[in-house]
Amino acid sequence: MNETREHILKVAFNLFLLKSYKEVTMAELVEKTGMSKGAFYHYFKSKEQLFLEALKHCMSSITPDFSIFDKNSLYEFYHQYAVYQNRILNSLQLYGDDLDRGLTVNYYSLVFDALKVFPSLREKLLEHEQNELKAWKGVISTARKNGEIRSFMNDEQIAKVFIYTNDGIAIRISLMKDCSEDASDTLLELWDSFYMELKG
Amino acid sequence: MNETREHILKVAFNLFLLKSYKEVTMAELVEKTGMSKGAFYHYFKSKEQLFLEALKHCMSSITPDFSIFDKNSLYEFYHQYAVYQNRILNSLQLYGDDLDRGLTVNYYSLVFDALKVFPSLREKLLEHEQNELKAWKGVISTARKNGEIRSFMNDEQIAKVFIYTNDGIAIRISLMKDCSEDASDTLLELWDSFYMELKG
DNA sequence: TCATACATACCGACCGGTCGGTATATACTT
DNA sequence: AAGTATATACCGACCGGTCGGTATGTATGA
Repeated sequence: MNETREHILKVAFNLFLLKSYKEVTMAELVEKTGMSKGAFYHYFKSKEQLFLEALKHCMSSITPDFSIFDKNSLYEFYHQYAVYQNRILNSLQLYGDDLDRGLTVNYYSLVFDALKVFPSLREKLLEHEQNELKAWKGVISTARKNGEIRSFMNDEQIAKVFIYTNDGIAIRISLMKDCSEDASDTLLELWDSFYMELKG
Repeated sequence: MNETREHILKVAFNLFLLKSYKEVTMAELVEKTGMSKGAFYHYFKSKEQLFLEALKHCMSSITPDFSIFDKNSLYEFYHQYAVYQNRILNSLQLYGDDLDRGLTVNYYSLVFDALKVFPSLREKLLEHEQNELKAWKGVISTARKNGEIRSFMNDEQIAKVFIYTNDGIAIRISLMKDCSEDASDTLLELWDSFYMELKG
């Protein structure tokens, strides 16, 4: 819609990925956008409203659309998933000098933070959580029927290994910022390895 | 050492587990401790110093001592690990009314937060990370030699599955606060299941 | 065509309140 | 008396947010 508004939102989105709600001050936001305080409050009711909008933007941009993945092959599914996720991560490119100061993009921090400001977010997260689990279970179930894999683990447990290891790696990227290229590499190596185990 | 000092530290520790550094205010701290501002600054140089001490307390109380676990059996190792971890989690009992307001103990938030205030913490975390990985790899290597497990996955990848799934579950506990008893149950179920897979 | 009227976009000084921190007074212990 | 422990009054910096004002259209009517 409005260009200036979009600009403010974009800058804010990036800031909130780097710092917490409290840490991002209006002064900083005004400085980084190059706009004035008056301009900001012309477009947004409050800092909190801005945070909410930035959050929605984040959630929608980061939530994978499982329907676009190949559901007939577990191998294809998790590879497409990894590629998709990596592409999203790279699209969160950051301009500004904040990167120098040791700050890292941290999706988890943002979510934790947002939960304090908007407790109702928890249900959304739970829902997304269950959708993801269901998608994985479906693919795994099919893969087992197809004979693609055979395993002692049940579908849900296999799904959880995929999902939880993904979190573990994502957290380490946020914590250690030795991200670079090996982000999705590490993930795929681990998943490939686990997949081979499932094939038996 | 000093009783009052210990008391302040304990209250602060619990607060920092629930809220971020910025969110915990001196006023709140003074109120929750039942002490006065003067008393506080008699024992601590600044809020930041308190945070640092609380953080050290947290790190040392939460870092597992791998040497006490049975290293001759992977099965024993991860079971002891889970029990140990569950015991630590339960020891972080929380007094106060903050629980009602939807706040959850969040170790990851604390660490992320601490990294901003004390960037040097990153090396400590990396070191701990490598220690943990080494401990797991050692046990897994032994288990493979003993014939306890046989798997296509290499030692490191197996270790990572254990470690990362643990993170995934821990994060979900923090996020969803449906913690209750199934905390370590979910973990052990998943690990047991994966272990069976490794046995083949 | 040009004066008027009104709306939108934007500015930055300023406000009340809260922050972490300090100065100082007081009570207790030895 | 002197040192320690605790309480209270207070400070300046900074916070999110407001407000009066300006610059720039843009539609209208004579």
